[in-house]
Amino acid sequence: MKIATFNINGIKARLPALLAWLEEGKPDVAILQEIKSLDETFPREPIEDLGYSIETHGQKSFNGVAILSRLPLEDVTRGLPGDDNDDHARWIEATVVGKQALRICGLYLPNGNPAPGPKYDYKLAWMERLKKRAQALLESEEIALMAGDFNIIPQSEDAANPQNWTEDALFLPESRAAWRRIVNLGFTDALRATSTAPETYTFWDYQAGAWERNNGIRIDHFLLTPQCADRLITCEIDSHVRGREKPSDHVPVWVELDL
DNA sequence: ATGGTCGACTTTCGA
Repeated sequence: MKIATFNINGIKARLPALLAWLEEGKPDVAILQEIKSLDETFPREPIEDLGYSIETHGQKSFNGVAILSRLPLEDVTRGLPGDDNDDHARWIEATVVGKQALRICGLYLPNGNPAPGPKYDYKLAWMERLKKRAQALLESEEIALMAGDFNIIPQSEDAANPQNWTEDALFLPESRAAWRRIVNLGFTDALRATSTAPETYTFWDYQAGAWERNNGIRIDHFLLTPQCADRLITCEIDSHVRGREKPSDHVPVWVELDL
């Protein structure tokens, strides 16, 4: 089973690029971030025509996540538990019903800039809530994964120019420590577990020719429970998508699981 | 050395 995550940076602007990539990559499941769309204005038909069912958790203008699947989805839930006052659409879960059930959590973790400040406080508080959900996921002993735009550069090798990011919420020591506290509960970083490539970036800024200079960072991740990691075959990044017409600033990352 | 790009949706914010 092939499962992908892709921060599309606006479904309206990205629909042609998304359809082309779905037809080419044929993921069984695609987890999307930054749909920047209300549920009712999400362009369902052209995606459904490719054989996908769609579950969205959207809001006006910003954020928004979705799961596309060619296999049936069950038990869909929306919103990260732990704060009833949080109205950002950043979390969606569903169970993919194949030969074996796979629980999928799609997330768009807060950017957190500028740091310090209220946006950074929100990021760290959100990560504390994420850790609680992650712990529960492990305790369930399900075949499960969390994937999406984590807005975290885990280590220096995950940035072409780490010195550019030392003051940034994506790379501050406190951000990376919060990431490690989650991973160290018992998750496998799928890209790190399978890739030997030296430059494994998933985001290149639109500004200052970042793509042309390969000034990238790795911030889109797959975290697998042990039961899921036992099924991991490969994890790859579709970097070439960044060089196409009207690209997102992120590219798809995908795993192949023996399921 | 410095300024630079998108998307959504309005005059400006978020990334």
